[in-house]
Amino acid sequence: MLPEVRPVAITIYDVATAAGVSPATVSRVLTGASVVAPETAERVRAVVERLGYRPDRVAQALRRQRSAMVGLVLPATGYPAALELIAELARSLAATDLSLVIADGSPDARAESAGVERLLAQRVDALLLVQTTTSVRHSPTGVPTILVDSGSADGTTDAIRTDHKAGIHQAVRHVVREGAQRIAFLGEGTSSRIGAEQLEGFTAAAQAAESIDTVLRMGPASVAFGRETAQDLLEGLRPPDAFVCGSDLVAASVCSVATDRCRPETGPMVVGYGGADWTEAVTPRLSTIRIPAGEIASEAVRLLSLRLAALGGDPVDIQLPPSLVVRDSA
Amino acid sequence: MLPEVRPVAITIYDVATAAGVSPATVSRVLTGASVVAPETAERVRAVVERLGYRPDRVAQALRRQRSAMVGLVLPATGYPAALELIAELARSLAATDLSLVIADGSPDARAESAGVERLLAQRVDALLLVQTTTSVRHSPTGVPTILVDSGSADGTTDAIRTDHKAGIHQAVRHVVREGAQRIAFLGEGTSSRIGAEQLEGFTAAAQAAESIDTVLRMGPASVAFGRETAQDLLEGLRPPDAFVCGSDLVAASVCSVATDRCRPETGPMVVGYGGADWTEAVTPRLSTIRIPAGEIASEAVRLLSLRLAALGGDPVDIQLPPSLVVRDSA
DNA sequence: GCGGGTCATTCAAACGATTGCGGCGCCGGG
DNA sequence: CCCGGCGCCGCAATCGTTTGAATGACCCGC
Repeated sequence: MLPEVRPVAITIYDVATAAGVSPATVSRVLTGASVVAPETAERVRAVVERLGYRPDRVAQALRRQRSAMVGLVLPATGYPAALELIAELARSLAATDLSLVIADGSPDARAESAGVERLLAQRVDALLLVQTTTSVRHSPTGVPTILVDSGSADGTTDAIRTDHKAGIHQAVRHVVREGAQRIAFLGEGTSSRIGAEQLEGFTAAAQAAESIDTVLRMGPASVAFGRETAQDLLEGLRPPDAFVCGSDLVAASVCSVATDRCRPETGPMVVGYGGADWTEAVTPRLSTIRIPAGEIASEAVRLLSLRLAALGGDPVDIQLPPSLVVRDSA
Repeated sequence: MLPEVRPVAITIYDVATAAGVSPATVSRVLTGASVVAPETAERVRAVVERLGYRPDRVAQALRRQRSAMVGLVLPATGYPAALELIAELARSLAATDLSLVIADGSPDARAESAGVERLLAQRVDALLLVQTTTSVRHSPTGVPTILVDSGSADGTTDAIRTDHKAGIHQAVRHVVREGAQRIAFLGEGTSSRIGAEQLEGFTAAAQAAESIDTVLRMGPASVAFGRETAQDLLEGLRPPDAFVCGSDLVAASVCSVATDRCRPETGPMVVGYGGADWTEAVTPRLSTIRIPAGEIASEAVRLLSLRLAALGGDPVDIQLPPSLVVRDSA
């Protein structure tokens, strides 16, 4: 004989009548909003436990005007550290009893704003926009918004950014220090925000370094692009001796072509971007620029709780430095 | 001069008064629940448009007892195709006007059930449990639940599973066909559901193949485990000539050790598991068993809409076959 | 002319929680 | 003995929407 099925969830009223108090008192016990007599509180808590009562978040959300959800809009494919970011955010938010609602921002700006719209309709308490285009992030949302890796801050919105310029700068400095003479940069170009910043960083770094030769190639962050471009460049008259890439995937692709036609010792240097876990597993172990996804997430959550607590303060613009991970490929 | 700031969202009442009708009529126009006079409907729609009214999902969720959210619980790190699955789910669900709220199931069963609890409190309309332990998935949830890659179905709950047994079986068959004599399996063992199934598949395949020698090593899906185990085995008396691995990461790690000490032509075969995009980029291009994340997602959404529409039907158990991707490493 | 039947619309009661306000009981001081 | 004060609790309104029931206007046929 199965236990009685309760298709309808138990409400605060059930608890109240079972404990012989009013719903108001139950609410006060649970939220601690006001003082209740210790023995009453204990009785209520016992009933809550016995009945397995869980407050209905939806009803709570309607009454207090906050839903305990934060929305995340990101291009799932297209942001290097997407999974790590999601995982870390989910974990940290759970600790604050917040839930994470996600909307895919791929592939275009229309999808992004559709996602934002949906999340706003869901009445999320805050919005995290990763890697979004300018048009989206200038629309007023009415909720605290944090821009993650979405280009330079305009001073009106909180922003957390990885300093991609500095990241590429580090990569270039490193290969130069290691003796590179002719450096190729394989990036996404200005089609994505991250690509644009990387490009900026590369040109700046190239100018800073003296007597360095550079070649730029723009294309999607795909294996095909990496392979073809590397092949093309290596077959050229003056093949580069260092490849700085805008993504780990492209870097690996370059390596796969380069090791085919060069002896490892004298092969070109290759630096990736992102810091994916597999970069350490492959041969050669890929040097890369690591995006600090964990730090981004924890900063975001920290900032979020500030904004949700409505502690004022001017919009901040936090820059997190990516770090160079030197391994075998450079 | 900025436009008037409206910190408080406009409600159905605002629309109603502006259109000279009652809230009920506005609601009926928007939901199409009942017939309204065409000219009235048009008038209402115009006002909705003009005011930019968006129904409050929270209030809707409270009134109709459905939140238009589905919950996803997965071990973000630990499920090979996590990101692809999330992205695909988010996209498909958005098309049905559903939102995806996620909870991390890592690292243990406690975290899993905490996630389930939170999602249930949020009143999600359905639950997707990825890679969950038995204890969690047997707790009654009260909402339609779909088990994804969570072990064998018990016939009481919908399940969508990748046939990991068959996946490993394919891998073994392939390397045998290619002439392997002594096959090593590097998996997670019975600590995770996926590992257990893979192991099962391996032993079955090993028995099916004749005169094949096998060696089993269990450990975490980490670079260190892959490297150390491979090194150990290759230094042994009778090194395996094929490595079947439980994850792409381990496979790549094995390769990195193997290519160091073997000529590529005669080196051991290596097969990974997961089908990550980077497996194609590395050297050697990694042969792998691809988990059909896209298909899993679309099947899940299809099944979900069925269950949400309360069209009955017995619990189903969908098995999706993983596919062998033959590349250079095997 | 009037009852009956549509049809479009409104009324008001939910959904499940929170919270300002007021009431009740009790205690101590004048 | 009375009264002010305080601690604890309940009443009822409220959040924004949906929806069954009621209303009213209108037309038709007898």
